[in-house]
Amino acid sequence: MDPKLLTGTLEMLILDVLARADSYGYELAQTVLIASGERFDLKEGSLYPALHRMQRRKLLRSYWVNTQDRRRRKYYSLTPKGRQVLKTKRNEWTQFSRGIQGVLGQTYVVA
Amino acid sequence: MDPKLLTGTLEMLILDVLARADSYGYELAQTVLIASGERFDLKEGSLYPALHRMQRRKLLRSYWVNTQDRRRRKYYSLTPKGRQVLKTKRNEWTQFSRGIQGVLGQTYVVA
DNA sequence: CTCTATACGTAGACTATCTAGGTATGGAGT
DNA sequence: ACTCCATACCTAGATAGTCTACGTATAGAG
Repeated sequence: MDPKLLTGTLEMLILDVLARADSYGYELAQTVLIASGERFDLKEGSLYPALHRMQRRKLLRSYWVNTQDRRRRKYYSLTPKGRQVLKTKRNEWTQFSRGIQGVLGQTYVVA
Repeated sequence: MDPKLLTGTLEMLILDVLARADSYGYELAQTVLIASGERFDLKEGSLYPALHRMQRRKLLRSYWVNTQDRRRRKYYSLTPKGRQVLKTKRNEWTQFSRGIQGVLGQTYVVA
């Protein structure tokens, strides 16, 4: 699948997953992978920068957690602003996909 | 609506409109505007470069048409390759939106 | 001892969008 | 006449978000 499609929706997905439960980068990628039906394999090079800029924009908060096996995880949780932005982005997504359906929905034969 | 959402779908929309009938830039933008329910207002700075690169990639052919009132229009038509790519992109879009629905489809309360 | 999974991160390349500007014609309103 | 808007094309440069590829480190399996 063309990775460019994810542009603009990655943040919504992150916000959405975090709205259900706090999570950390690695787990978040797995959650999205499974929930998307193996369709979205979030790359570290997009995921981590996204988390960082979202924190800069105050959509997320983070805290470190040490596991028993001496691994460290950086958990993220939604801020009130993050919750607000999620709502906005979900609405935008609905509008967007309706727009696409409107254009593609015309009857014709592809080939 | 966040313009980043359009990334990766603009070419599909262009191909789709042209699959029904040849068209030119200005008209194409209007067609998409109306078909999308006023949601997608394609900007010249994205539309024309997109048409040019799609022609470079042999997805489109173009020909000039002079109207009675001395205006010139650059019509575009799909090549066989363009038709093929449209099919691919429509499939990708289906997979993509299923992926999104899979992630968003979880039951929870936004706020 | 190596390989995989877990877990974080960044640098640089690439690409596609946008804003803002340019050229030109025709018609409507003042 | 003059201005403004619609029609119709175009490009330069800014911006931004994705990717690949790399680096660090721990734990467990074979």
